[in-house]
Amino acid sequence: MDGSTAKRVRRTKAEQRAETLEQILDAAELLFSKNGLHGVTLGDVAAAVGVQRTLMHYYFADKLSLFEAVFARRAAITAGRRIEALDRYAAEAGDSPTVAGALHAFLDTDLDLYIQGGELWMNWATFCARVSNTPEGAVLMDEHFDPVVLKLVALLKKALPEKSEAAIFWGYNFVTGALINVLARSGRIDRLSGGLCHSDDFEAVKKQIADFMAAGFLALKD
Amino acid sequence: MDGSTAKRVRRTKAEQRAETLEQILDAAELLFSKNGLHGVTLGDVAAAVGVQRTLMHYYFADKLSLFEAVFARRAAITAGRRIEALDRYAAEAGDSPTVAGALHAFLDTDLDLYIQGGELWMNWATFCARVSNTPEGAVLMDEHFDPVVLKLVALLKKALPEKSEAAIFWGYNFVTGALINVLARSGRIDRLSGGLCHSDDFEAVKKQIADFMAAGFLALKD
DNA sequence: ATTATCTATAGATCTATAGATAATGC
DNA sequence: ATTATCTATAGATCTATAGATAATGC
Repeated sequence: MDGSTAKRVRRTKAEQRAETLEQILDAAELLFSKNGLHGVTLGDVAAAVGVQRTLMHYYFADKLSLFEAVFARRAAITAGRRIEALDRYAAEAGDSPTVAGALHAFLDTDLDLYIQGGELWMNWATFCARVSNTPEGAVLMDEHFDPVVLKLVALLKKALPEKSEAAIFWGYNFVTGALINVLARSGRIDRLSGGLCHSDDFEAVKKQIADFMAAGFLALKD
Repeated sequence: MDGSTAKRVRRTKAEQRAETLEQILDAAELLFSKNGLHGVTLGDVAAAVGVQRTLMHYYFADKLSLFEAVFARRAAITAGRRIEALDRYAAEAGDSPTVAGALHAFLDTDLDLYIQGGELWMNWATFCARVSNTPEGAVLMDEHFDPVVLKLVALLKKALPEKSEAAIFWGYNFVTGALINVLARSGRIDRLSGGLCHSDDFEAVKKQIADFMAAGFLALKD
């Protein structure tokens, strides 16, 4: 019940399994977020965890399965939160939703999760951003986030009945690009701004992004 | 002087060298744009060109050198065009540049090049977008495009004297994210919109993006 | 006489599997 | 008695180099 000095006070096998699995996923998440699927080997992940590389195959059939597991572990949580936030806003706004209201629900809910979730959630966000435009990542984005996006687009259409559907989808494409670029945390904005902005400062982003994009939508042609 | 049927009417060695080099760069550009640095082997590139894989090492020291050469081949051209366009607009606008004017010079000049440049230029744009948030790509982005971005930001500051410098850099971060996402041509917008939008339709993007972003800048806090 | 391309191959690395060992579980 | 981890290893692939061959260049 204390285990103060003991380095390896292991509990049940189920616990040990869960613990190792989590360590593998955490390590893979960080490595994939920096170097992508092909830039990481199973040996890299094993070394980061401190186990034999062959243990990777005990838990995952192959590298792509590990990659998909990293994505799936947190995707449902953020997708669910955003669906909820959009539904809540839709109910609240009734017949007259605004673009800004819909975007705050869509964007701020996501950023809040990373702000509050700590380093591991930030790593996952960066992993998502990093792989979103790869063949393997695009499939996962479609699979996990299409319902969220379509719910947002439905609200935007209601808020902007005079704009064409295509124009609204292009606007969404700009929004998601901006968000992905934020989540990617490449460090470019830090260098360009001479230290005025920090890639990790999602609070500063949250302060601006939804209203910035909302103004853009109102300026769409069509 | 005719060489109608001959499959290999080779000219001087300099010509042959230039021709092979170009084929290698074209093939690498397309492959890297889809799979990134680590997702492509020198054998893949050689196979696409139809030569022995060892020929890659005759022309390039290693894979990273090839990668950098693909980036550099076209980077100076688009950077130069955009610098020119921004300088021209700055001269024309004098003391009162507008955000929209600066963004049209920055964004439309780039999109025009890909629209007019054909498939190979489109591939390069997608390559840039694909690798912009990788460790290897970020270095190249900084190296080749910082002067262009800083020129844009200088114009934006002049157009928006009441906004903080940090706010303007965040706005730029949203703009570049949207542009990168467009250039990446992941096909996601095609699927989401049920075919209303096409990833390759840069004309449609050009019609919207600069004014969309300009409206966003005017809505920035600070 | 020089240069573009190919053949042959060494050495490193990576994925994946089979089977052994060392823990926990009744 | 089952399960987590490790050892050993096969097979595939990849980078990189040395040296041979086949073109162009004076």
